[in-house]
Order: sequence, then structure tokens, then C-alpha cells
Amino acid sequence: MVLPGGARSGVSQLRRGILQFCVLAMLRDGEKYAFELVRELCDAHGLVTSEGTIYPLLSRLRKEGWVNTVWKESDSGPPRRYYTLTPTGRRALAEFAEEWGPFKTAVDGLLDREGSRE
Amino acid sequence: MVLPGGARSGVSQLRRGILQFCVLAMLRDGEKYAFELVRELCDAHGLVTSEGTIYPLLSRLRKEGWVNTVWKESDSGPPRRYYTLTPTGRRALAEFAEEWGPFKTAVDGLLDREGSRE
DNA sequence: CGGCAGTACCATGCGATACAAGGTACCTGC
DNA sequence: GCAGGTACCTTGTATCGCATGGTACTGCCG
Repeated sequence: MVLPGGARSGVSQLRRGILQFCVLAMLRDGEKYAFELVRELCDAHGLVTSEGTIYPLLSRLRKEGWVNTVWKESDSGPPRRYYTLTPTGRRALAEFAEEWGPFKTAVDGLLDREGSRE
Repeated sequence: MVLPGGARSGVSQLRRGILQFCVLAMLRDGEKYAFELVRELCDAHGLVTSEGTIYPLLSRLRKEGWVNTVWKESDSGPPRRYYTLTPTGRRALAEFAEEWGPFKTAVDGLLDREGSRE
């Protein structure tokens, strides 16, 4: 066990079903490869993730037709698989964004109500 | 199969790990019983849920020591099991609230960036 | 009075998915 | 050529939302 503090807390379960759309959102800006996505999610956004999470996820996105991939050589290291958003993926992202708003509002409404100050 | 349209979309996975804290938040205002929770989550907050979701969830909360329960007779129907928050549960709720903020911000940051309008 | 709907509880099985662990291949430096 | 970093991938496990189905009590209506 000995989880390093990222997966142990409830946040791990929070990522469920959201992470894939975060990835789609990151691809909106342009093509990226998996390792890059992991680093950005970890560093910039505090959404700690490991490769074991991202690869099955990307596999699924590919199977859904939400992303396309191209192999590109790298100057320094093994070739990289770059992911780009498809129109379908872009639409899925937009749909999620529309669901995220009300959902967020509902949760906020439940949490922020400081009714019992007792 | 034939999912009625609430569970099919991505929102179903959104609820993961959040629903239990929504329940805790609802119990903050006072004791409630399971059927009541389902109705409120469904009606008021748009977080569609069914009994099949709530009972295992409450079972878990009880096992974690986050809620206590008391049986009370009802004038019109079978007896009800009322749930109340324990201090531990209250703390868990507070901890989640602290995690929810940054998480929400991170996701918003990724989604709301309307950089590419095309 | 007997069935049916509504209320209220619970358990089981399935599917989705985050994560750890482990494996392969390429490149650079020693 | 071997260690370490980069980069890819697969498999197994645990979690949890949900559908389904089962029990028991109450009240309505035929």
C-alpha cells in the first residue's frame, strides 16, 4: 500500500469520469503526447496522475473516435504518439462542459450552505 | 439496459466519490432517512440517484463511522432508519470541501479557457 | 377480503475507471 | 554494454454508481 498521498484521499475518486475530459480540453490547444499530458496534469493542475491512468484512458478515447494519433520521431528518445482532437471529441468536450456547470453548481449549493454555524 | 437518460451520459461517472459527500452535506442540516435523501437529490439538486445507489453508500458511511442511525416508527408506512452525522463525518465533509475547491478550480481552468473558438 | 400501489428497507451483479505494478524499446553518458 | 531517463503499453485490483429484484408494512378500491 503506502500511497504517496495523491491517491489516498478522496480526490482520486473525484477524477472519475472527469479526467478524460480534462485530457480532451488539453488537446484543444494542439497536439500532445501522453507523457506530456501526465506532466502537465501533475505539475500545472494538481491533478496527480500516473501513466497507468493515462494510457488506458487514451486508448479508450481513441476507440471512441474522440482523438486521432500520429507517430512522430523524436530527436532525443523513442518516437512519440501525438494525440489530436477529432470533431466528435470536440463535441463530446462541449457536451461535458454543459453538464459540468449545473453539476458544479449543485455540489457547491450543497457544500457552501453554511446553515449550521453551531 | 435501456437507460432512461440519466445514467447513460457522462454525469453518471461524475458522481463518483462526490455523492457520499453530498449526502453528508444534506445530513448536516439534521437527520434524514434514505428515501428522503433520494428524493431531495433527485428533485432539488438534479443529481439523479436511485435507491440502489443510496443504500450501499449509506452502508459504507456507517461502516466508516461517519454517520449514526436510529430506527423510528412512522405513522404511515414501515419504520424508517434515520441517519445523523458523527463528528468524524463532519470532519470528513470539511476535508472534502477543502479538496473540492481546488479541484473545481483546476477543472474550470481547463474547460473555461475559450482559447480556440474555431 | 384480496390484490395493487406506495413507502421503506436491503442485497447482488455488472460496468466503468483510476491506479499500481510490471514489461518493452530507444537514447545518452560513463 | 550497462545504468538511467524517456516513452510506450498491458494486466490486475479496488471502488462505486446503478439496475434489478426481494421483503415488509400501510391504505385504497373493487
